[in-house]
Amino acid sequence: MALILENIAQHVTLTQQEQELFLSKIVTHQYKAKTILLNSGEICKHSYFVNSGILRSFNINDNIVEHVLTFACEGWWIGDMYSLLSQKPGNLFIEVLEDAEVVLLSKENQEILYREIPKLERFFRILTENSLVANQERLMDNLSLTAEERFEKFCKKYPTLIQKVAQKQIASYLGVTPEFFSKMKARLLKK
Amino acid sequence: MALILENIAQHVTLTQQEQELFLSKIVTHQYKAKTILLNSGEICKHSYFVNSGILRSFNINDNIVEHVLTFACEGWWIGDMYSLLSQKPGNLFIEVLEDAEVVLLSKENQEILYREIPKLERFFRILTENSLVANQERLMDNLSLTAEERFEKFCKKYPTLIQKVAQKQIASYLGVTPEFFSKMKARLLKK
DNA sequence: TTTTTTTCTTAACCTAGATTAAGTGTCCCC
DNA sequence: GGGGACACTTAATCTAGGTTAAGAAAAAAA
Repeated sequence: MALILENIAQHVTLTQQEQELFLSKIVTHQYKAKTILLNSGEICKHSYFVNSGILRSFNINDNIVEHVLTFACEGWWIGDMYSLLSQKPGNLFIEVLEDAEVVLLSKENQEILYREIPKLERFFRILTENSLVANQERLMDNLSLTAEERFEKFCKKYPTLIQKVAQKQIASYLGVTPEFFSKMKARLLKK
Repeated sequence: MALILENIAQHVTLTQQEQELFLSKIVTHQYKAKTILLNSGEICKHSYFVNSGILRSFNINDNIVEHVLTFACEGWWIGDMYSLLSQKPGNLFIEVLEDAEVVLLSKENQEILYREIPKLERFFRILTENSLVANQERLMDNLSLTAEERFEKFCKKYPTLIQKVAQKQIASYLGVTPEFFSKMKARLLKK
Protein backbone atom coordinates (compact mmCIF):
# COMPACT_ATOMS: atom_id res chain seq x y z
CA MET A 1 0.00 0.00 0.00
CA ALA A 2 1.26 3.47 -0.82
CA LEU A 3 3.25 4.99 2.01
CA ILE A 4 1.35 8.23 1.68
CA LEU A 5 -1.98 6.48 2.29
CA GLU A 6 -0.57 4.89 5.42
CA ASN A 7 0.53 8.33 6.46
CA ILE A 8 -2.99 9.67 6.07
CA ALA A 9 -4.49 6.61 7.76
CA GLN A 10 -2.57 7.50 10.91
CA HIS A 11 -4.94 10.40 11.46
CA VAL A 12 -8.11 9.94 9.37
CA THR A 13 -9.88 7.04 7.68
CA LEU A 14 -10.57 7.29 3.96
CA THR A 15 -12.97 5.08 2.02
CA GLN A 16 -11.72 3.12 -1.00
CA GLN A 17 -13.20 5.78 -3.29
CA GLU A 18 -11.61 8.61 -1.40
CA GLN A 19 -8.25 6.90 -1.53
CA GLU A 20 -8.56 6.56 -5.28
CA LEU A 21 -9.56 10.18 -5.66
CA PHE A 22 -6.59 11.17 -3.57
CA LEU A 23 -4.18 9.05 -5.59
CA SER A 24 -5.52 10.60 -8.80
CA LYS A 25 -4.47 14.02 -7.54
CA ILE A 26 -0.82 13.28 -6.82
CA VAL A 27 2.19 12.51 -8.95
CA THR A 28 5.42 10.74 -8.07
CA HIS A 29 8.92 11.66 -9.24
CA GLN A 30 12.44 10.35 -8.83
CA TYR A 31 15.21 12.84 -8.10
CA LYS A 32 18.98 12.51 -7.92
CA ALA A 33 20.91 13.94 -4.99
CA LYS A 34 21.68 17.67 -5.35
CA THR A 35 18.52 18.36 -7.36
CA ILE A 36 16.89 21.62 -6.33
CA LEU A 37 13.10 21.19 -6.18
CA LEU A 38 12.45 24.79 -5.18
CA ASN A 39 14.58 27.91 -5.43
CA SER A 40 14.50 30.94 -3.20
CA GLY A 41 12.45 33.64 -4.94
CA GLU A 42 10.14 31.12 -6.58
CA ILE A 43 6.52 30.49 -5.67
CA CYS A 44 6.04 27.11 -4.03
CA LYS A 45 3.38 25.21 -5.97
CA HIS A 46 3.50 21.83 -4.21
CA SER A 47 3.60 20.03 -0.95
CA TYR A 48 6.23 17.30 -1.11
CA PHE A 49 5.95 13.91 0.55
CA VAL A 50 9.08 11.76 0.74
CA ASN A 51 8.69 8.10 -0.21
CA SER A 52 12.41 7.44 0.04
CA GLY A 53 15.65 9.41 0.24
CA ILE A 54 16.27 12.67 2.07
CA LEU A 55 15.39 16.30 1.34
CA ARG A 56 16.11 19.51 3.19
CA SER A 57 14.74 23.04 3.18
CA PHE A 58 17.07 25.94 3.91
CA ASN A 59 17.57 29.63 3.33
CA ILE A 60 20.63 31.74 2.59
CA ASN A 61 21.18 35.09 4.24
CA ASP A 62 23.15 38.11 3.02
CA ASN A 63 26.41 36.67 4.26
CA ILE A 64 26.00 33.64 2.02
CA VAL A 65 25.43 31.45 5.03
CA GLU A 66 22.95 28.57 4.71
CA HIS A 67 20.52 27.67 7.50
CA VAL A 68 18.62 24.42 7.45
CA LEU A 69 14.97 24.76 8.41
CA THR A 70 13.98 21.08 8.09
CA PHE A 71 15.12 17.70 6.96
CA ALA A 72 12.58 15.28 5.50
CA CYS A 73 13.12 11.59 5.06
CA GLU A 74 10.83 8.63 4.40
CA GLY A 75 7.26 9.42 5.42
CA TRP A 76 7.75 13.16 5.99
CA TRP A 77 6.17 16.15 4.32
CA ILE A 78 8.16 19.19 3.29
CA GLY A 79 7.51 22.49 1.53
CA ASP A 80 7.80 26.25 1.84
CA MET A 81 4.75 26.86 4.01
CA TYR A 82 4.93 30.63 3.69
CA SER A 83 5.11 30.63 -0.08
CA LEU A 84 2.66 27.78 -0.48
CA LEU A 85 0.00 29.57 1.56
CA SER A 86 0.54 33.10 0.30
CA GLN A 87 1.50 32.13 -3.24
CA LYS A 88 4.19 34.79 -3.05
CA PRO A 89 7.89 34.23 -3.73
CA GLY A 90 9.46 32.49 -0.76
CA ASN A 91 13.00 32.49 0.53
CA LEU A 92 13.50 28.80 1.02
CA PHE A 93 15.36 26.31 -1.13
CA ILE A 94 14.32 22.67 -1.20
CA GLU A 95 17.09 20.30 -2.15
CA VAL A 96 17.59 16.56 -2.46
CA LEU A 97 20.37 15.33 -0.18
CA GLU A 98 20.06 11.65 -1.02
CA ASP A 99 18.45 10.16 -4.17
CA ALA A 100 14.74 10.34 -3.52
CA GLU A 101 11.28 9.34 -4.61
CA VAL A 102 8.92 12.20 -3.92
CA VAL A 103 5.14 12.62 -4.13
CA LEU A 104 3.96 16.01 -5.34
CA LEU A 105 0.60 17.42 -4.34
CA SER A 106 -0.16 20.70 -6.07
CA LYS A 107 -1.75 23.60 -4.21
CA GLU A 108 -4.77 23.49 -6.55
CA ASN A 109 -5.29 19.77 -6.06
CA GLN A 110 -4.88 20.17 -2.34
CA GLU A 111 -7.72 22.67 -2.33
CA ILE A 112 -9.88 20.47 -4.52
CA LEU A 113 -9.26 17.65 -2.06
CA TYR A 114 -10.24 19.86 0.87
CA ARG A 115 -13.57 20.41 -0.85
CA GLU A 116 -14.15 16.81 -1.98
CA ILE A 117 -12.86 15.10 1.16
CA PRO A 118 -13.34 17.31 4.22
CA LYS A 119 -11.53 14.71 6.31
CA LEU A 120 -8.33 15.84 4.59
CA GLU A 121 -8.87 19.26 6.05
CA ARG A 122 -8.63 17.55 9.41
CA PHE A 123 -5.61 15.52 8.33
CA PHE A 124 -3.64 18.59 7.30
CA ARG A 125 -4.77 20.48 10.37
CA ILE A 126 -3.30 17.76 12.55
CA LEU A 127 -0.13 17.64 10.47
CA THR A 128 0.30 21.38 10.81
CA GLU A 129 -0.43 21.28 14.52
CA ASN A 130 2.26 18.67 15.07
CA SER A 131 4.65 20.65 12.99
CA LEU A 132 3.93 23.77 15.01
CA VAL A 133 4.53 21.96 18.28
CA ALA A 134 7.87 20.63 17.03
CA ASN A 135 8.83 24.09 15.83
CA GLN A 136 7.95 25.75 19.09
CA GLU A 137 10.03 23.23 20.97
CA ARG A 138 12.98 23.81 18.68
CA LEU A 139 12.63 27.55 19.08
CA MET A 140 12.64 27.29 22.87
CA ASP A 141 15.60 24.92 22.71
CA ASN A 142 17.51 27.43 20.63
CA LEU A 143 16.78 30.09 23.21
CA SER A 144 17.63 28.08 26.28
CA LEU A 145 20.04 25.25 25.48
CA THR A 146 23.73 25.20 24.55
CA ALA A 147 24.80 23.84 21.17
CA GLU A 148 25.93 20.67 22.90
CA GLU A 149 22.56 20.08 24.52
CA ARG A 150 20.76 20.76 21.26
CA PHE A 151 23.02 18.24 19.53
CA GLU A 152 22.27 15.58 22.11
CA LYS A 153 18.54 16.14 21.69
CA PHE A 154 18.94 15.97 17.93
CA CYS A 155 20.78 12.64 18.17
CA LYS A 156 17.98 11.15 20.25
CA LYS A 157 15.24 12.51 18.03
CA TYR A 158 16.71 11.73 14.60
CA PRO A 159 19.25 8.92 15.12
CA THR A 160 19.14 7.82 11.48
CA LEU A 161 19.83 11.28 10.09
CA ILE A 162 23.21 11.53 11.80
CA GLN A 163 24.53 8.57 9.83
CA LYS A 164 23.17 9.70 6.52
CA VAL A 165 23.53 13.45 6.34
CA ALA A 166 26.72 15.49 5.99
CA GLN A 167 27.91 16.85 9.29
CA LYS A 168 27.79 20.43 8.10
CA GLN A 169 24.06 20.03 7.43
CA ILE A 170 23.47 19.08 11.02
CA ALA A 171 25.66 21.96 12.20
CA SER A 172 23.55 24.28 10.08
CA TYR A 173 20.33 22.85 11.52
CA LEU A 174 21.63 23.33 15.06
CA GLY A 175 22.75 26.87 14.30
CA VAL A 176 26.52 26.50 14.67
CA THR A 177 29.42 26.60 12.22
CA PRO A 178 30.87 23.34 10.86
CA GLU A 179 34.16 24.18 12.60
CA PHE A 180 32.54 24.57 15.97
CA PHE A 181 30.46 21.46 15.42
CA SER A 182 33.58 19.45 14.71
CA LYS A 183 35.26 20.76 17.86
CA MET A 184 32.16 20.02 19.92
CA LYS A 185 31.90 16.48 18.56
CA ALA A 186 35.54 15.77 19.41
CA ARG A 187 34.92 17.08 22.92
CA LEU A 188 31.86 14.81 23.35
CA LEU A 189 33.74 11.74 22.15
CA LYS A 190 36.37 12.17 24.86
CA LYS A 191 33.69 11.64 27.51
CA MET B 1 -20.31 42.16 17.45
CA ALA B 2 -18.04 39.90 19.45
CA LEU B 3 -14.38 40.29 18.53
CA ILE B 4 -13.97 36.53 18.35
CA LEU B 5 -16.68 36.22 15.69
CA GLU B 6 -14.96 38.89 13.64
CA ASN B 7 -11.77 36.91 14.04
CA ILE B 8 -13.45 33.80 12.67
CA ALA B 9 -15.14 35.77 9.89
CA GLN B 10 -11.71 36.71 8.56
CA HIS B 11 -11.30 33.15 7.33
CA VAL B 12 -14.67 31.38 7.19
CA THR B 13 -18.32 32.45 7.04
CA LEU B 14 -20.66 31.16 9.73
CA THR B 15 -24.45 31.27 9.57
CA GLN B 16 -26.41 32.97 12.34
CA GLN B 17 -27.15 29.58 13.89
CA GLU B 18 -23.54 28.48 13.75
CA GLN B 19 -22.49 31.72 15.40
CA GLU B 20 -24.94 31.11 18.19
CA LEU B 21 -23.76 27.55 18.64
CA PHE B 22 -20.19 28.77 18.76
CA LEU B 23 -21.00 31.44 21.35
CA SER B 24 -22.75 28.84 23.50
CA LYS B 25 -19.49 26.86 23.72
CA ILE B 26 -17.25 29.62 25.00
CA VAL B 27 -16.97 31.50 28.26
CA THR B 28 -15.44 34.89 28.99
CA HIS B 29 -13.40 35.84 32.05
CA GLN B 30 -11.68 38.93 33.42
CA TYR B 31 -8.19 38.56 34.83
CA LYS B 32 -5.91 40.95 36.74
CA ALA B 33 -2.31 41.40 35.69
CA LYS B 34 0.03 38.71 37.10
CA THR B 35 -2.67 36.05 37.12
CA ILE B 36 -1.32 32.70 35.98
CA LEU B 37 -3.84 30.98 33.68
CA LEU B 38 -1.70 27.89 33.19
CA ASN B 39 1.22 26.51 35.16
CA SER B 40 4.07 24.43 33.87
CA GLY B 41 3.32 20.78 34.63
CA GLU B 42 -0.41 21.22 34.22
CA ILE B 43 -2.52 19.91 31.37
CA CYS B 44 -3.77 22.71 29.13
CA LYS B 45 -7.56 22.42 28.89
CA HIS B 46 -8.37 25.55 26.88
CA SER B 47 -7.50 27.70 23.95
CA TYR B 48 -7.46 31.33 25.03
CA PHE B 49 -8.60 34.24 22.89
CA VAL B 50 -7.73 37.75 24.07
CA ASN B 51 -10.52 40.33 23.93
CA SER B 52 -8.41 42.96 25.68
CA GLY B 53 -5.21 43.19 27.67
CA ILE B 54 -2.00 41.22 27.15
CA LEU B 55 -0.95 37.65 27.93
CA ARG B 56 2.30 35.79 27.43
CA SER B 57 3.39 32.17 27.34
CA PHE B 58 6.85 31.25 28.57
CA ASN B 59 8.89 28.43 30.01
CA ILE B 60 11.55 28.27 32.70
CA ASN B 61 14.67 26.17 32.30
CA ASP B 62 16.89 24.59 34.97
CA ASN B 63 18.82 27.79 35.47
CA ILE B 64 15.63 29.57 36.49
CA VAL B 65 15.72 31.63 33.31
CA GLU B 66 12.41 32.52 31.66
CA HIS B 67 11.95 32.42 27.90
CA VAL B 68 8.93 34.02 26.27
CA LEU B 69 7.38 31.90 23.55
CA THR B 70 4.55 34.29 22.57
CA PHE B 71 2.76 37.45 23.50
CA ALA B 72 -0.96 37.72 22.81
CA CYS B 73 -2.92 40.94 22.79
CA GLU B 74 -6.36 41.96 21.48
CA GLY B 75 -7.57 39.55 18.82
CA TRP B 76 -4.87 36.90 19.34
CA TRP B 77 -5.13 33.26 20.38
CA ILE B 78 -2.76 31.69 22.88
CA GLY B 79 -2.32 28.33 24.58
CA ASP B 80 0.09 25.49 25.18
CA MET B 81 -0.26 23.72 21.85
CA TYR B 82 1.75 20.70 22.91
CA SER B 83 -0.22 20.09 26.08
CA LEU B 84 -3.55 20.96 24.51
CA LEU B 85 -3.08 18.43 21.71
CA SER B 86 -1.49 15.62 23.69
CA GLN B 87 -3.40 16.26 26.93
CA LYS B 88 -0.13 15.63 28.74
CA PRO B 89 1.47 18.02 31.25
CA GLY B 90 3.14 20.86 29.38
CA ASN B 91 6.05 23.03 30.32
CA LEU B 92 4.60 26.42 29.49
CA PHE B 93 3.21 29.04 31.80
CA ILE B 94 0.51 31.42 30.59
CA GLU B 95 0.40 34.69 32.46
CA VAL B 96 -1.54 37.93 32.28
CA LEU B 97 0.78 40.89 31.73
CA GLU B 98 -1.91 43.56 31.57
CA ASP B 99 -5.49 43.28 32.95
CA ALA B 100 -7.33 41.22 30.40
CA GLU B 101 -10.65 39.92 29.17
CA VAL B 102 -10.17 36.42 27.85
CA VAL B 103 -12.40 33.97 25.99
CA LEU B 104 -11.93 30.32 26.95
CA LEU B 105 -12.69 27.51 24.55
CA SER B 106 -12.29 24.10 26.16
CA LYS B 107 -10.66 21.24 24.30
CA GLU B 108 -13.90 19.22 24.51
CA ASN B 109 -16.02 22.04 23.13
CA GLN B 110 -13.48 22.64 20.41
CA GLU B 111 -13.89 19.04 19.30
CA ILE B 112 -17.64 19.22 19.46
CA LEU B 113 -17.45 22.32 17.29
CA TYR B 114 -15.22 20.54 14.78
CA ARG B 115 -17.97 17.94 14.42
CA GLU B 116 -20.92 20.33 14.36
CA ILE B 117 -19.34 23.01 12.19
CA PRO B 118 -16.71 21.52 9.86
CA LYS B 119 -15.86 25.03 8.69
CA LEU B 120 -14.20 25.55 12.05
CA GLU B 121 -11.82 22.75 11.22
CA ARG B 122 -10.78 24.92 8.30
CA PHE B 123 -10.59 28.02 10.48
CA PHE B 124 -8.25 26.43 12.99
CA ARG B 125 -6.22 24.85 10.23
CA ILE B 126 -5.60 28.29 8.76
CA LEU B 127 -4.84 29.75 12.18
CA THR B 128 -2.32 27.00 12.85
CA GLU B 129 -0.77 27.38 9.41
CA ASN B 130 -0.23 31.09 9.96
CA SER B 131 1.20 30.42 13.35
CA LEU B 132 3.60 27.86 11.90
CA VAL B 133 4.78 30.27 9.23
CA ALA B 134 5.43 32.97 11.83
CA ASN B 135 7.27 30.47 14.00
CA GLN B 136 9.45 29.25 11.18
CA GLU B 137 10.41 32.80 10.33
CA ARG B 138 11.28 33.53 13.93
CA LEU B 139 13.36 30.37 14.10
CA MET B 140 15.30 31.31 11.00
CA ASP B 141 15.75 34.83 12.31
CA ASN B 142 17.18 33.48 15.52
CA LEU B 143 19.64 31.39 13.53
CA SER B 144 20.74 34.08 11.12
CA LEU B 145 20.23 37.57 12.56
CA THR B 146 21.99 39.47 15.34
CA ALA B 147 20.03 40.51 18.43
CA GLU B 148 19.94 44.04 17.06
CA GLU B 149 18.40 42.98 13.77
CA ARG B 150 15.86 40.81 15.55
CA PHE B 151 14.92 43.76 17.74
CA GLU B 152 14.39 46.01 14.73
CA LYS B 153 12.15 43.42 13.13
CA PHE B 154 10.24 43.06 16.36
CA CYS B 155 9.67 46.82 16.57
CA LYS B 156 8.24 46.89 13.06
CA LYS B 157 6.09 43.84 13.59
CA TYR B 158 4.68 44.62 17.03
CA PRO B 159 4.98 48.42 17.50
CA THR B 160 2.30 48.55 20.21
CA LEU B 161 3.88 45.85 22.37
CA ILE B 162 7.06 47.84 22.89
CA GLN B 163 5.15 50.59 24.67
CA LYS B 164 3.11 48.28 26.83
CA VAL B 165 5.32 45.41 27.86
CA ALA B 166 8.26 45.47 30.29
CA GLN B 167 11.57 45.63 28.51
CA LYS B 168 12.81 42.43 30.10
CA GLN B 169 9.90 40.59 28.50
CA ILE B 170 10.99 41.71 25.08
CA ALA B 171 14.59 40.81 25.86
CA SER B 172 13.39 37.35 26.84
CA TYR B 173 11.39 36.99 23.62
CA LEU B 174 14.41 38.00 21.55
CA GLY B 175 16.64 35.61 23.45
CA VAL B 176 19.00 38.06 25.18
CA THR B 177 19.52 39.12 28.79
CA PRO B 178 17.87 42.30 30.07
CA GLU B 179 21.33 43.77 30.65
CA PHE B 180 22.42 43.19 27.10
CA PHE B 181 19.10 44.46 25.81
CA SER B 182 19.52 47.68 27.74
CA LYS B 183 23.03 48.15 26.35
CA MET B 184 21.83 47.42 22.83
CA LYS B 185 18.95 49.90 23.13
CA ALA B 186 21.29 52.66 24.33
CA ARG B 187 23.58 51.92 21.37
CA LEU B 188 20.66 52.15 18.92
CA LEU B 189 19.46 55.47 20.36
CA LYS B 190 22.82 57.09 19.69
CA LYS B 191 22.35 56.58 15.95
C1' DT C 1 3.24 59.75 51.27
C1' DT C 2 6.64 56.68 52.36
C1' DT C 3 8.42 52.14 51.89
C1' DT C 4 9.31 48.13 49.33
C1' DT C 5 9.82 45.72 45.28
C1' DT C 6 10.73 45.48 40.67
C1' DT C 7 12.74 47.21 36.51
C1' DC C 8 16.31 49.47 34.13
C1' DT C 9 21.07 51.13 33.48
C1' DT C 10 26.07 51.06 33.46
C1' DA C 11 30.40 48.99 33.68
C1' DA C 12 34.06 45.49 34.31
C1' DC C 13 35.04 41.10 33.17
C1' DC C 14 34.06 36.42 31.07
C1' DT C 15 32.81 32.62 27.63
C1' DA C 16 30.39 30.08 23.89
C1' DG C 17 30.75 30.07 19.60
C1' DA C 18 32.52 32.68 15.13
C1' DT C 19 36.22 33.60 12.02
C1' DT C 20 40.31 32.75 9.58
C1' DA C 21 43.55 29.80 7.93
C1' DA C 22 45.97 25.68 6.86
C1' DG C 23 46.17 20.82 6.55
C1' DT C 24 43.98 16.16 5.84
C1' DG C 25 40.79 13.06 4.24
C1' DT C 26 37.37 11.35 0.84
C1' DC C 27 34.51 10.84 -2.93
C1' DC C 28 33.15 11.48 -7.34
C1' DC C 29 33.62 12.03 -12.22
C1' DC C 30 36.53 12.39 -16.42
C1' DG D 1 43.13 5.67 -11.42
C1' DG D 2 44.27 10.51 -10.89
C1' DG D 3 42.80 15.19 -10.13
C1' DG D 4 39.60 18.44 -8.42
C1' DA D 5 36.07 19.64 -5.42
C1' DC D 6 34.08 19.16 -1.20
C1' DA D 7 33.91 17.62 3.72
C1' DC D 8 36.13 17.37 7.99
C1' DT D 9 39.71 18.65 11.57
C1' DT D 10 42.67 21.51 14.40
C1' DA D 11 44.29 25.64 16.25
C1' DA D 12 44.90 30.65 17.00
C1' DT D 13 42.43 34.68 17.50
C1' DC D 14 38.25 37.45 17.92
C1' DT D 15 33.46 39.07 19.32
C1' DA D 16 28.48 39.08 20.42
C1' DG D 17 26.35 38.49 24.10
C1' DG D 18 26.48 36.60 29.15
C1' DT D 19 27.57 37.30 34.10
C1' DT D 20 28.15 39.74 38.17
C1' DA D 21 27.47 43.58 40.79
C1' DA D 22 25.81 47.91 42.27
C1' DG D 23 23.25 52.08 41.79
C1' DA D 24 19.11 54.81 39.79
C1' DA D 25 14.47 55.06 38.52
C1' DA D 26 10.00 53.67 38.45
C1' DA D 27 6.06 51.25 39.97
C1' DA D 28 3.47 48.82 43.41
C1' DA D 29 2.16 48.29 47.99
C1' DA D 30 1.08 49.94 52.33
